[in-house]
Amino acid sequence: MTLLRTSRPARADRGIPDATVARLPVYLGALAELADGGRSTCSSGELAEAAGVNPAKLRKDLSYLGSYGTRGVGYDVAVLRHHIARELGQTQTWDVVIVGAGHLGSALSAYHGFDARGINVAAVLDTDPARIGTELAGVAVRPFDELEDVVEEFAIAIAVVATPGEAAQDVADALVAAGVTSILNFAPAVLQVPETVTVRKVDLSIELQILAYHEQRRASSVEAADEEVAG
Amino acid sequence: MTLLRTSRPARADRGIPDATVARLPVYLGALAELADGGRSTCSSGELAEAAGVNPAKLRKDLSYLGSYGTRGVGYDVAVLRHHIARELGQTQTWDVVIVGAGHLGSALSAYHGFDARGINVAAVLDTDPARIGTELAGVAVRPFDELEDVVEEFAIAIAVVATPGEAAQDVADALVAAGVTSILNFAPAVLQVPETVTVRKVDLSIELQILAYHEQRRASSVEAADEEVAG
DNA sequence: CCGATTTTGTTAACCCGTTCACAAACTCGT
DNA sequence: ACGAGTTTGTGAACGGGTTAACAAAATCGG
Repeated sequence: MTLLRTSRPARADRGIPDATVARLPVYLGALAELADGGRSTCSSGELAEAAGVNPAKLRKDLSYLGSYGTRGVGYDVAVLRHHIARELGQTQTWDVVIVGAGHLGSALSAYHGFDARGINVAAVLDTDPARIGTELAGVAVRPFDELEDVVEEFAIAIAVVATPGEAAQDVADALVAAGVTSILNFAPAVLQVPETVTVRKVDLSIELQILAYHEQRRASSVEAADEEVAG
Repeated sequence: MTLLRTSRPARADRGIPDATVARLPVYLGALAELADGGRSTCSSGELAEAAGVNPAKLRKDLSYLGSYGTRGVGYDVAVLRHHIARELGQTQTWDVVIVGAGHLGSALSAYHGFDARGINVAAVLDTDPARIGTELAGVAVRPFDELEDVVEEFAIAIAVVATPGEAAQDVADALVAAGVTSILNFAPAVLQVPETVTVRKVDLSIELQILAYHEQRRASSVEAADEEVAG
């Protein structure tokens, strides 16, 4: 049984590598800037520089979408934007629900740039009576109990968890029960969900700890170099 | 010139793979939970489950730090915490400066869990006169002009950029000039910095767009399956 | 003290992603 | 029409990260 793989049909199932998917939004942003700057076409080199990646990587990424460039010329900015946007599902608007109206939930609901990218904050939920009824960026904070209604009302597939870590798993369970299939988790907790649900995690303190590691390393390597010179 | 690599000495330069570094804080969190639960030892299997990773991967990650487990027994929770914390530089407190006192800056300065992880928000800066002087989670918002003073005063190495995208590059330039060597960037912009500076980027709308892609894919594969059944 | 059992640490195979390098395909000037 | 110059798309080599599998080292019961 060296190579069976019965579950995965082949390669032609339109599956774009995760690493590529994560970069497509960056390319889209860079293209938007170019378009604002009046450019109608661009080369892979220019776009790669604007996006901060290697040109070969950029071309390989784009090749997963199809052949939308012209050899000797480059890419048509508008055409490429369209195809990337379509691949990312931006031809439609995605209504999302944010759970947790604390500082982070407030920041997220006020975040500009969602609109331009096909994301609409349809509702913000919280359990704290003091927060319910207040308004965040034009959206009223509703009781967490109304989750199922909200999900049904807006046909919501994507939810954002911005609660304390202790509450996160219960919230996730409720989200899954209500029919949500994608979760963006900001709480410092590892969420257990069925395989059918996609979870992405962003932990602010983890990001800072990674930077602290690099600083730590920098400092100790300087020390080591000093010792070497001294010895 | 197939393999020169004169700049990188060898392997023994204590370099832990990036992917591993990114998971160490997760293990640290899981260990904290176990300790709170009264556990004094644990196996790689238990810890891996709590952290949401493969046990083999966990052991491999820990092996980069040294041999701190006992075969047939497992790991001492306290000992392991200590070693991971030390590797991440948590034996000291890192003062950080947050640039941008908008919604996101507010959320970050109020974020609990920094303290427990050796991160201290030493200052928050902004250019908006309306925000300067206000207080965020016990820290006064100071004028952006005072950046150099702040960096010197607290010996700051790590900064957080929480400004609009347009301002981000200028802020980054100022940070680098002031001597900051690690930047956590929340602005939707690709920052150009010298090689000596480490940058990590978190873009909230990109994360949501990745989820939208998965939803898009799910939806279209359901369609395809329906057609297959119908055809 | 010894064999059975548990669990770590590590080797080696595998897989995904990155990068190089180049042929194919286009434009432009003559 | 053709050659010189560009730029894409991709095959192939490379490198790092993940995972399985196993030997080494500890505990425990008798």
